[in-house]
Amino acid sequence: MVVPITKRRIIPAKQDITARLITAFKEMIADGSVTLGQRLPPERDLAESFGVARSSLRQALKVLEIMGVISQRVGDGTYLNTGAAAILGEPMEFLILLDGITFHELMEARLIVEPELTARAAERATAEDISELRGVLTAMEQARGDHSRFVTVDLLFHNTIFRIAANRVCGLMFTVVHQSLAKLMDLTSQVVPEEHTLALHRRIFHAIRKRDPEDARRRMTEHLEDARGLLLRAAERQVQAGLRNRAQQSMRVKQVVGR
Amino acid sequence: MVVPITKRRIIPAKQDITARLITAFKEMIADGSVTLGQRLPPERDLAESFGVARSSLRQALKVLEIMGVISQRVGDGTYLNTGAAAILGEPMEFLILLDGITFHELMEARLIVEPELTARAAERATAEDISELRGVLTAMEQARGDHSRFVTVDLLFHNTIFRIAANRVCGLMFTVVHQSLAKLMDLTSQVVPEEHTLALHRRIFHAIRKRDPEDARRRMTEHLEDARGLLLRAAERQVQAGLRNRAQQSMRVKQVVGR
DNA sequence: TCGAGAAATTGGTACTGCCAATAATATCCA
DNA sequence: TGGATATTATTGGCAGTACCAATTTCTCGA
Repeated sequence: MVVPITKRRIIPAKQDITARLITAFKEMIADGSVTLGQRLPPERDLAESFGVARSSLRQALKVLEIMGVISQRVGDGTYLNTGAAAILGEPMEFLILLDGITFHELMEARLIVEPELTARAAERATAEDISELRGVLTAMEQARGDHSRFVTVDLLFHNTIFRIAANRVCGLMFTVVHQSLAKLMDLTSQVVPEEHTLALHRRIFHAIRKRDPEDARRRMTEHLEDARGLLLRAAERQVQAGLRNRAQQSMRVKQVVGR
Repeated sequence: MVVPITKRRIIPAKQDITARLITAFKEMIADGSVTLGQRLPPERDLAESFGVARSSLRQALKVLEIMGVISQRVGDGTYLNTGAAAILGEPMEFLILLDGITFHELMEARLIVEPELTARAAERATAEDISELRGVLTAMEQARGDHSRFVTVDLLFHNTIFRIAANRVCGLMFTVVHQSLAKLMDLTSQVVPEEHTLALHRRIFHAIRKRDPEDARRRMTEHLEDARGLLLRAAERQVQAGLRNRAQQSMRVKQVVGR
């Protein structure tokens, strides 16, 4: 289960060595030299096979690790990650910081995309999809009272719809948006009206079950606009209460409400 | 124009030093210690102020550079980038490679989001927006014959609509999708029916000018479905002709048509 | 056969030295 | 004096070494 150490030529270019190494890795992934979940050769061997110093190779590997492409564990080795969902997370955080993207814009992005995706889910849902979604809904009902779990299953509900909609690009992107929202404001600490949220989710589910795209779109819009209001009020409460918290926290909340 | 070198404490945590340094950078950006376009202190000074070795600091800086957050120039210094549009580019490439995302999915993502964004643009367009968009359309007319320029202005048209739609999250994401498509297949080498493309763009423009969201949505859908067909046929031709090219190229094309 | 300890493996960090590109400064010449 | 040129300082790029710590693998004894 080890990649054979073949002599590789790093792309001759006018970029710095890190960028060239990353390009080389992309080609290794592209041509199947490494497959998902596979363990890569140790750093020392890789460095030798690429003909660069270990310190240089480490820079490239570190970039890939922070981006979420690989995982490194001391004493064990380097692995090519399977679930690539987290890859956009770190860059997205910088985007939010640098461009000053606000809660409003993230939420509006959801309102633009998720209703359309929900409509497609209603068009494409198979019987298995429906029952899976029903299962998530049931799990959500059982999670009542367990706050953190309720929020988790809530997210799962949306992600399941994304999967049913069968467009991984949009699905991935809005997983990132959800993560960004979660980081912007600590959702798990919020009080959610569980019965109310459940009712809205049930309506979405029924629309998908009826294979009614237009109703599904409308119901998701309804749900998101409701959620936007809830979160906004929660954020304002957080500002009131959060003045005692550390600077970073209050900064974040200010950014949430700002604009 | 230099950041004062103040002693900074990197977050004490159980992460490796690179991740902690990156977190520290995020906080510097968040609290305004560094502003866009600003030059950071030299690596040697930064390393000292963070209390880490220069090699460790370099790893963190290199991550930020590859992600597009900063730019480094030998003999000059390190600068915090302004336009953050390129930040998602590199991670997206890995996502495409690792998840095996295809041309079809990218194009479908455009069909999901862009019509909705175009409708919003039609709702929100100011008089200045309209005249700007008219300018882009004129530029596209003048670019007839100049292939590479025509494609560039074409992209600008779509990006202008995104800007008018006033949702940077969606705008950024679909700039990334466009870039990914461009990387997946070399668009500039394709033959586009310029008059045909122009006609479709004019219809979109007129819908926006009339402030007619529904028509704008329909026209953009029409344009994208048309473009999908064109690109698909072009990709097939590329497969025919590209067998003589280098392995990577043909691999990419196979991936384009694959699925 | 199994468990404990030793050894090897592997990533994590620091430090040093030198190179090359660039910018800033000084110098020289017209 | 002014502009071109040479010099110097600054700064990032790369390599190499040494050592540490976590983990796995091997070995040997009960």
